[in-house]
Amino acid sequence: MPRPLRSAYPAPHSAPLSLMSAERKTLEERAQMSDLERLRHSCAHIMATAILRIWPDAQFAYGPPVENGFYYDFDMKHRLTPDDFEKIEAEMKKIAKENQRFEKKVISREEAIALAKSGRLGGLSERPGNESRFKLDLIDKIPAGEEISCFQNGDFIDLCAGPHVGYTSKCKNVKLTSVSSSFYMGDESKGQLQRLYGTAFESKEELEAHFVRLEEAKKRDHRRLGKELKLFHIDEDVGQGLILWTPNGATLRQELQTFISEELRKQGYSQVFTPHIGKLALYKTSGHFPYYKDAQFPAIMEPDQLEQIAHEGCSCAEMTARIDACSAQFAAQMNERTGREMIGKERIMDAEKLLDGFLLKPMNCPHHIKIFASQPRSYRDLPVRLAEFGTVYRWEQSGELNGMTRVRGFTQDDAHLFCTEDQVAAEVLGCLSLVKVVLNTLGMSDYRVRVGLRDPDSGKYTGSPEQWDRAEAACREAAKTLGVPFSEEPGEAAFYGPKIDFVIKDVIGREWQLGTVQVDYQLPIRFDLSYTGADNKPHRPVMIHRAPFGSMERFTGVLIEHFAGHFPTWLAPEQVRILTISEKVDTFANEVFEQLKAAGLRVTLNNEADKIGAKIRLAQLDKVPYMLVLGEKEAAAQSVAVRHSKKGDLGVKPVAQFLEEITAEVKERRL
RNA sequence: GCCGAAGUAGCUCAGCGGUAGAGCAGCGCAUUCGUAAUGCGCGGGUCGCGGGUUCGAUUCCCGCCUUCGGCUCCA
Repeated sequence: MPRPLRSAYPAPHSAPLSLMSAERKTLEERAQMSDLERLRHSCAHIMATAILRIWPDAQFAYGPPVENGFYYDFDMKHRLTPDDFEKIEAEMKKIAKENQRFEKKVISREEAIALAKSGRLGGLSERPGNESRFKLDLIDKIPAGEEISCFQNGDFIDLCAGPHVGYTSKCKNVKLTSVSSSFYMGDESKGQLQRLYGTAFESKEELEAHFVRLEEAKKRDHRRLGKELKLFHIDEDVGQGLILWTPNGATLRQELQTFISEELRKQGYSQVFTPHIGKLALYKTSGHFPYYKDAQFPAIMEPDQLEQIAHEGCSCAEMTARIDACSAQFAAQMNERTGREMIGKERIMDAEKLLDGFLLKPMNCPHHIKIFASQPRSYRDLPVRLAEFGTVYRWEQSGELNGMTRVRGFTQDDAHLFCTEDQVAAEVLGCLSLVKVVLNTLGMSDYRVRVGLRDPDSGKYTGSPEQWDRAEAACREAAKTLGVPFSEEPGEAAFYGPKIDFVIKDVIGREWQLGTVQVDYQLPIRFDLSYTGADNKPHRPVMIHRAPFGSMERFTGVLIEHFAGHFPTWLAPEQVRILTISEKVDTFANEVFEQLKAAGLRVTLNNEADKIGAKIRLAQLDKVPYMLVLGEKEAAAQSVAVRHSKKGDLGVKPVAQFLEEITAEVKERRL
């Protein structure tokens, strides 16, 4: 059960540098704040000061610096809207002008609690009846023996470990960016706070440059380019998070799939096809149902059964229970195989009461496992490498959906490798080299590798420690051969085995988790897989899940932004556009058009009555890599004037020469 | 799912109690032109959906849907 393909990528306001994670930052870690972070953190205090001057009842929680600025979480009666920004910013500028000093004071726990009780912490003055409730909680979380300090600027005193800039005058170049809601401690049950985001820089120029960068990022947003270049469409009537690949996008995807398929063939994979649905029992065996039920489309019931339960007047809750349940025999089998209570007594039900149905497949592994199990396997057959562009469906929360990068139906460039324990290391290596080929071909050289290991203190992992040691060593060794930086992260393994994730950085510095390779000891047990060894005895194979792209949807989304829509010729939906200067060259233009088409190029002809400047402009906007300008001069010389969308005018060449050059460029998948 | 914002022509957006407007795109005609916009003309909208208030609603109110920014989640 891979946990592939979709882990979060940082949004524009990415995770705060502290406090969101379960572990608190140590004082030493805090002291390492960069100058810019320090500045931004001070801005958060100034923002709080400004808010309090306008709304004195506000109660503050956290105000950390984040990747692109800072925020402060707080609760107050007034609901902020962007209309309030101007007022708050004006007050912040005033505070900067007042040039207040940031003063640190170390206080005792008792003093801290007393200040918080009086409403003084995170306030401009004592506020009877309005105690600093979040600060009280924060004080409570500070480990005994750790220094407790507060920072004061002007009248504002806040519980804070610092560090800060010296004076508020440093914080002039600041801008509020957005307001949203958040949960206290990221915990839904702890109530909702307002979160106000801002950004700040040392100089005015840097601040302005930041907003220019944001504009640039907007221009390469895959949702915008997807529309402009007609790559994909999402239609309300089809459903949220369901991608319709329009012809241009489909061409792009097809090229990517062809590319991957070629590499798979080289590496000894077999491609398979499997259906989009599978019986519930399959997912009970794999363990994904009902464990991940909330993230799946509901089961599809068989018509006869549906009619019967309707006839019986079965309640919804009852029906759900009957769908979720397993027979005693099934439970006993599974619990024995896995050596633990995988299926508890509460899920066991009489066989005749059980309801079966189908599930839109949330992952491809069970189907591939069944292909592996469909015939007896010998150690001589291993490794068996089954690959499929398999479409899966997951019920993502509506608020999570985002263009192509977070969707409800997506196609994984999935594969499952079944091998012997001894082969794991070599197979992991093979998977990594495939990912590397893919990323290199696409010019994504800026990536890091994350090796997820088990947390030795946690009991959630299955399998023997010896197995884990071997698998982790294999992953570590494999990662070393990549020649790129990698980090080992204990506790980041899936419960069934260690994994290696590729986190790529796009041109504007955002990180995306795409490809993944995961070693799995668990599913072979659950499905009771075996092969015959050289000793003529049954052995348990090891499974490797891997997906170099992650999903076609997400990868394409990232690729659109990576190239800002300017795809390399081999990927470009339209590779060449012929532009005629006048009707007089129509015949020649048609000849060239037919010639390029016959060579397998994706070429179009614009022989409308427009001026050449207008035709070039349109082709540029459509980001067509090659424009061939044809006039009477070219027709006479059987040549083409080549213009490249990024490199500009490349001069006049004989048709045959252009054809040869572009064919080679496409064949070699040049960037 | 939660908080907030937004949905007007294919796209980008204006209008905001008296049943709609621009630019681009599209279509037609003229122009035959040398590296990012030739001119003129025409068509196109149950103003996201459903209710309510009103003599009258795109405009005000309520509900829903979708999108966006966050939160939470991601086998």
